[in-house]
Amino acid sequence: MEEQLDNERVEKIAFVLKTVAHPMRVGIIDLLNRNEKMSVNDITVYLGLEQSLTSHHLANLKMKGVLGSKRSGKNIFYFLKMKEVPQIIKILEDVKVNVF
Amino acid sequence: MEEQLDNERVEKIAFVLKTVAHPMRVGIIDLLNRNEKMSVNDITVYLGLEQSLTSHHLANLKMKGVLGSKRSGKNIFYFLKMKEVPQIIKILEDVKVNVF
DNA sequence: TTTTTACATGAACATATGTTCATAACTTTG
DNA sequence: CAAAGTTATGAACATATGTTCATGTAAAAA
Repeated sequence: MEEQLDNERVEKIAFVLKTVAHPMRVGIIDLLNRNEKMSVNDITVYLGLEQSLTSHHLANLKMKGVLGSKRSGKNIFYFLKMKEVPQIIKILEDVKVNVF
Repeated sequence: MEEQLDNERVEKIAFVLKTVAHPMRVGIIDLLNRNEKMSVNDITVYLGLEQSLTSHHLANLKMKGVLGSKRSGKNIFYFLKMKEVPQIIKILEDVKVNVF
């Protein structure tokens, strides 16, 4: 039998889930899971969003440790850093729910 | 190579993540993952919470399809319904993050 | 060195979420 | 049937979150 999760672990788990729990951010992570790295503009265009909004979400994901970024000329490329996150998405790929 | 997630899937994935993404709810799910079923009071005491607050979170998790419930005498027992959810928690068990 | 391209940032706002408190509903027991 | 035990519910409130808009900053190109 495994041990019960202590408070700190529960907090950390909830923290990561909260960071990812948004359609745009799930979409971004899915993209970066198939592409190694992408520029802000690539992501923006690919998901059909607004530049500023994309930046906000990317900054969020980076700040919380899910993504990393690296400048290359005019572009800034984002990439996955927290390897657990795409695994989570994978598990939920075929989940059956009734969204309201 | 796997296919890109369509909008509907992304929405559903985010929906489930959002439902779980709270320390109390992660704690509840962890409890129900080791106990099959528990009464509201058991959960309340075990996690050291308030009755009303526990009820609200349980109702939330049930409404979204993560938990189920069944009355037995004075008690109402809750149990896990969405099997993917504990798997997600398992993946994040040892995740390393700096919560702010 | 001005212009253009690419991205970041902050304020303002609307909406969603979490918690508390008071009370209601249901079940068993006396 | 009244009382006690168990859970649900709704209003009110505080806080967090997501989005837009305007503007700032950095690199490359003209």
